[in-house]
Amino acid sequence: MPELPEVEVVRRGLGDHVVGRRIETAHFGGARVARRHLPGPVDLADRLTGNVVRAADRRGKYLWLVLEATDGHRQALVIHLGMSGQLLVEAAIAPRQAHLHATLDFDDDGSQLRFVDQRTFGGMALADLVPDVRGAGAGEHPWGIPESITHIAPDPLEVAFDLAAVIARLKARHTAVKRGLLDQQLVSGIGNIYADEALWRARVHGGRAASALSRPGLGRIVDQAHGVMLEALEQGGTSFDALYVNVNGASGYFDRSLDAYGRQGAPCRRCGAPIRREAFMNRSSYSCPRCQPPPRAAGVAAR
DNA sequence: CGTTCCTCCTGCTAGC
DNA sequence: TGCTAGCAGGAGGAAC
Repeated sequence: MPELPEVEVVRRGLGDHVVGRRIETAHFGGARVARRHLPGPVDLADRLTGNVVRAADRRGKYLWLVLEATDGHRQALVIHLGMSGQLLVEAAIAPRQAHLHATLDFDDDGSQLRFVDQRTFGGMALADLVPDVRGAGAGEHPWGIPESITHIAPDPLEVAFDLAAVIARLKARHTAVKRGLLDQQLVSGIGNIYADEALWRARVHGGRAASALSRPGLGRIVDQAHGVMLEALEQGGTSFDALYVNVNGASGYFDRSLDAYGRQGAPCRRCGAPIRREAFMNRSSYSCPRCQPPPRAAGVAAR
């Protein structure tokens, strides 16, 4: 489940159903799901046993469980859902899904945590927790940040989020503004859907050179990304099908509120012009041809 | 160094 | 009906 709102929905579900429980056994069905854990899936499962889940935390699209061993040592189980990953809380006797890659069982013999991922672009790994140098003092990540994701920038929902810094870095980019929005090392959490929605709200074509936009203009785009992700979160996230669900298997319904993404040919809700679809960065971009005029050198910055 | 491109997978849909 | 090309909410690492 890709972008920030959907991942946050999952994080909250983990907070409700997994935090406070002690892992009794873990199983990883294959090396691929644990490929970021270099010692391999068996080692990963062994190391999880006996840990208590203290918290479920998130930055951008990365999730992690703060694990505490009996000796008090804490580590993070970092989870990325990739394009099609799901975390589901289910009874251990529930039928096994076709792409079930990992299970965590707890010593209370209650529900089981499952990682299901059709494409296995997602995965899990253990990481040390290090102080969050960017957001220190905000009290947001009291146990720190996984060392393996220190390259990921704060997301717009974090107290540590520094809008002025993001604007400055965007301004310095020699690239299209949409590429900047999608760069998780610049601002995290935004993916293809919410980038298009933010650009539509800001009335900017994503192919425009970031450096050619004004600082206030860049700020408006990032603010719109923040706003649209917050609204989506209130509605449980965006889901077009059963692939994107919360830990209980339920879909969000922000897809009804999308203004640009996936609306090719449908009338712009502002001006009525048919929404256009363009190839961009080997994927699709949706925008209003009238509200979001492309840069004059059409094709240069856009492709 | 910064920026762009390719690749990892499976499944569904549109078009022949 | 059956096949295949194309596309899908991501991101790291190779290639320029």
